[in-house]
Amino acid sequence: MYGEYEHTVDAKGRMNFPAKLREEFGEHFYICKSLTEKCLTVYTTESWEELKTSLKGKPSKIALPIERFLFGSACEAEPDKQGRIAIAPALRAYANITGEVVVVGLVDRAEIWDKSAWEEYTNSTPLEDIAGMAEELGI
Amino acid sequence: MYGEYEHTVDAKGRMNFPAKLREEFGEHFYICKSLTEKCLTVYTTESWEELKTSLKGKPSKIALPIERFLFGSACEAEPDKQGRIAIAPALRAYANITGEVVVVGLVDRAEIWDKSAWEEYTNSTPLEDIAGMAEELGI
DNA sequence: ATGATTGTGGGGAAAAGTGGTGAGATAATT
DNA sequence: AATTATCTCACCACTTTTCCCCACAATCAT
Repeated sequence: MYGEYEHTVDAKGRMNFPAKLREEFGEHFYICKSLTEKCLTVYTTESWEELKTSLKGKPSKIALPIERFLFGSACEAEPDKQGRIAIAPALRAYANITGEVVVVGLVDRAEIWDKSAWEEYTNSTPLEDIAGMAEELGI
Repeated sequence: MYGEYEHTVDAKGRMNFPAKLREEFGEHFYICKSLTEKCLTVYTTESWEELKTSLKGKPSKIALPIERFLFGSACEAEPDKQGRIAIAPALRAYANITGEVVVVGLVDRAEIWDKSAWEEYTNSTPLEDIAGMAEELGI
């Protein structure tokens, strides 16, 4: 689903996963390091399976490093009764997640950013650049 | 649909969505940041789906920034019994929406502007420029 | 003028989010 | 092996926010 949601990670490493996104992601989903930015990617069960199958049968020279990176870091997330999930320390460290967090909904995926990293990203990506790319795609 | 409609955003972040436009947009539509100006774009369900499909399968280097910009900011709008919609804080912040708002109908889309931003835009866009562009298109 | 439709404000119920406490399990120390 | 300490997890309770409904004001059409 869509939208930008701010939450906090408490002392126990728990963070709320927004209710709007829980409707899409259900009671069981996967989190791992993002390949593109210092943030975390949240996969639905379906998109996770797609990811696995798209790596199957690929030459190990390419597939293995990706598998190590993605699967090696992955953790399963199951919201508790309050809608909170626990994020593995290694993942928190990768994305520099300390206190405040931004969850970004991207249709079939989501991203979890440290708030200051997200602000830095949005500020350092000029609107004109994005508009230009969109034009290339005919949007 | 067409036309320019003035409304106010109340203390709870709600604003009326004009009845004339509701006929076109129905009970369910999408709002996100505009790629071209500091305003918000309203998509019908159909144009929103088109947007999603036009991004599918594109290289992530181009698609991801756009997805983060558009989907990350998007919110679903469902008018209540009074015809009002809620606009997410991040969207209000982007378009500098505080009190008075102008909704501009653009056939299959609409735009939501802060009133003063809209006035500034219309004043800073000389008629001759628009007429020139129209001529280029043979209108 | 009168009724219907549209737009605005406010209050209350329900849900979402956050912090804290206690029980069970695991590990450690004697 | 038993007791203690620590850690993790699930549950509970409070606070805040969101959503939904009702009532009033304004505008439009007949």
